[in-house]
Amino acid sequence: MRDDRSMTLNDIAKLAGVSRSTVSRVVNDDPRVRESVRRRVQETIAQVGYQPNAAARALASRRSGVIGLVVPPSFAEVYADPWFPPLVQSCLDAARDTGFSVMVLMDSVEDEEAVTTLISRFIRPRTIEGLVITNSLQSDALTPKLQSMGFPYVLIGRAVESDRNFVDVTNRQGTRLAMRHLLEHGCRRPAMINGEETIVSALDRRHGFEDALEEAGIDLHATQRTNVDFWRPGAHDAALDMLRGDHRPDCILAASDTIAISVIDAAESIGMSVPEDLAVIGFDDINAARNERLGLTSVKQPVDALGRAAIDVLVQLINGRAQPPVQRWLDTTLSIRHTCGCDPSIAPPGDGDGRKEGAVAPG
Amino acid sequence: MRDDRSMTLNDIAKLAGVSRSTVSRVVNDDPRVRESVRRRVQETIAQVGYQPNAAARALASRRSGVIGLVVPPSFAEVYADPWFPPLVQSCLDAARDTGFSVMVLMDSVEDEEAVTTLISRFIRPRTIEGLVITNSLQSDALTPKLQSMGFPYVLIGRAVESDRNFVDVTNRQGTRLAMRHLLEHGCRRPAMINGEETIVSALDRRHGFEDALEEAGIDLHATQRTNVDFWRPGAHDAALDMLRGDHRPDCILAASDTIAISVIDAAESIGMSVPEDLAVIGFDDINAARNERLGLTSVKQPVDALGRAAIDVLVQLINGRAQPPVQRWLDTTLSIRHTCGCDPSIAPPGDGDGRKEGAVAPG
DNA sequence: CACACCCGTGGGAGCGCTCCCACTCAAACC
DNA sequence: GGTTTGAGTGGGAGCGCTCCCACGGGTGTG
Repeated sequence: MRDDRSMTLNDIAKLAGVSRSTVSRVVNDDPRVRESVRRRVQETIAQVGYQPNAAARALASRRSGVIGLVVPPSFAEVYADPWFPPLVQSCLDAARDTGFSVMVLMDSVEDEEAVTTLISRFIRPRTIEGLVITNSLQSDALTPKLQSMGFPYVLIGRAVESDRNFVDVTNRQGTRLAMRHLLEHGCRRPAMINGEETIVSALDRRHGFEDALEEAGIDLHATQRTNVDFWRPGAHDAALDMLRGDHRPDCILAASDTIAISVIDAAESIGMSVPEDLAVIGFDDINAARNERLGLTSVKQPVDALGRAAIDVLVQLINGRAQPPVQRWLDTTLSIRHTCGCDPSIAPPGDGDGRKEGAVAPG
Repeated sequence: MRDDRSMTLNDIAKLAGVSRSTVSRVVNDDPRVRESVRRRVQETIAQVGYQPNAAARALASRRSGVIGLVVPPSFAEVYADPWFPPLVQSCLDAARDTGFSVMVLMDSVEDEEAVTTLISRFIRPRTIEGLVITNSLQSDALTPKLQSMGFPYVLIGRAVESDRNFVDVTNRQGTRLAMRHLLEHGCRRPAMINGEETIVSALDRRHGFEDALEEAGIDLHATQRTNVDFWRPGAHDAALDMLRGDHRPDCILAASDTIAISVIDAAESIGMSVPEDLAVIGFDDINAARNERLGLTSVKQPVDALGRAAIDVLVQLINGRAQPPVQRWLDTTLSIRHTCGCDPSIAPPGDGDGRKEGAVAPG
């Protein structure tokens, strides 16, 4: 064991010639302290390098200053999704800015037992004050419990139930705009490769696809649609199947950039060229999409804003400054590049704010 | 604000008709409790779903049960390294097994100010009991401070200083074996593409490369070596430069699988075939390496064991069951596949335990 | 001039645990 | 039969904070 005891509030109080309470006020920025006294105390604190004991503070104030971030159990696997790390990072940044620390909880939200463990390990001992849940599945066992406990939480990605707290991006609007854009390019035989529809955002993306087709009066039954994993291999084969089939599509809307890249790969492997023979639009607008050679047109999610919004909502919930359910939507936009058929040096044909990315060389 | 007050030790004591102390003993698995009493208390606890308050516990016991995991500041960027997520995951798993929770600290260890912040936010308030540091750079500003404070920490990846706690893999031995293997394949003009040598493991990998060459009596000055980022693009161009140069190498040892894949890409783009024209060995043995089509021979790191070892060492340090410096080495091995020139269906020519991977189809 | 009032300050009483010491009662010893 | 032992139990005294109430003295009011 290493030496334990360190400075306490009382020690500082004695050193500065004031009471414990006054030091506490200074530490907590309580205005009811004379300026001269405040300075004196602050100097003493700085001199000895005092920092209040977190446990004592948590015990007395009933606030731990820690929030939990639930990430899917197979951290490693999910991190294959290039969209995920920036999200986590923005949550960590935002939490830090609001004075909270973050505990990463690698837990399944589907498994009843894992959920129970999580609750009894972190929530009941009051280790954490709130929870950000990064994966909104339809089979979520955690959220209902939090809901009934009245525990502050926020989902990243909406839930199907209407009474949940969440922040989300307008997935449906995103694919709707993207598909409309493709149609305006003259596409006649649209197809979509979607992620697994156990994930709510995949559902929404499909609906946006369908919205656009309906608006254009296209028969949904004549279009092709298939589901693959968002990030894992599989899209390549799915795309090949489509492209070799009877109703070879002339454009494919992919539910993620990773899928889009596989699609382009597949198309080129059978001698098709993008966008001439096949227009492609992805989703997420990951870095790889911005690669000049690739020039993937993609629906952009405001990932950083999403993380910040989640923390913001959660903190409001924790502080009782907002009444649940709190639901916040962030807009998706279309990042136009080459693969949709646009020459990126000229204005996009769409109506939207599909703006050119800085990464694209100006014409 | 939500309702606060919940069950306490005292409440359980009253319900079970025993004293606070007895309940505490039951909760903490103290043997000095009669079996019948223990059962009664446990039942009461289970009934009301009691969990001890973490803050009170931490305050009284002077132990928070939390350790910090320092990851590089640009979480998102580093996660491009496919080797990193499994490492983090193994740390999280191992910590959970030992009853610790993990707080992810996204902080630079180079920046003096960031280090000060980290110390005053997490260490001095005693929020965390120990620190796992995942990136061992040569310009580390954190470790010296921890060292002089006597604060428990462990580096993943050795430090250049001899008195640090660390766990590491035998990088040098790994590249030495790999290079020797290439030489046994008849390579005459070896080259290496290394990571940035501000990272200690890159240094070690270079030394292993040199060791093998010296053992074989090959003049180091006649070999080519260059440095690129471990994970970011750049290796492609570096490889092209080498392969188009005057002394075109007949084998390249890459310091990461990501680099190795770029190298193979580059070679094939100028009409060379691997392994016939160019033998390649990578490092890390990431999933992509095991891809059958690619069949990348690679130096395998026991990533999972590495994370577990780190937590193990840290916990021993925290509990005073080990005296610093604690240093632990884990072996690297060679995973033989196609790109080194071996037919994976037959035994490798090397002396090592370069064993075939299960992923490789038996001949 | 007595009273109310507010600002700045001090100290008591917790927060819910752990740790230690004291106590009881029974079995084991001389 | 008195004493030692030890297992099992209870309760006091913290851990280092926050929160609340009380207090003193200066200013403002009737």
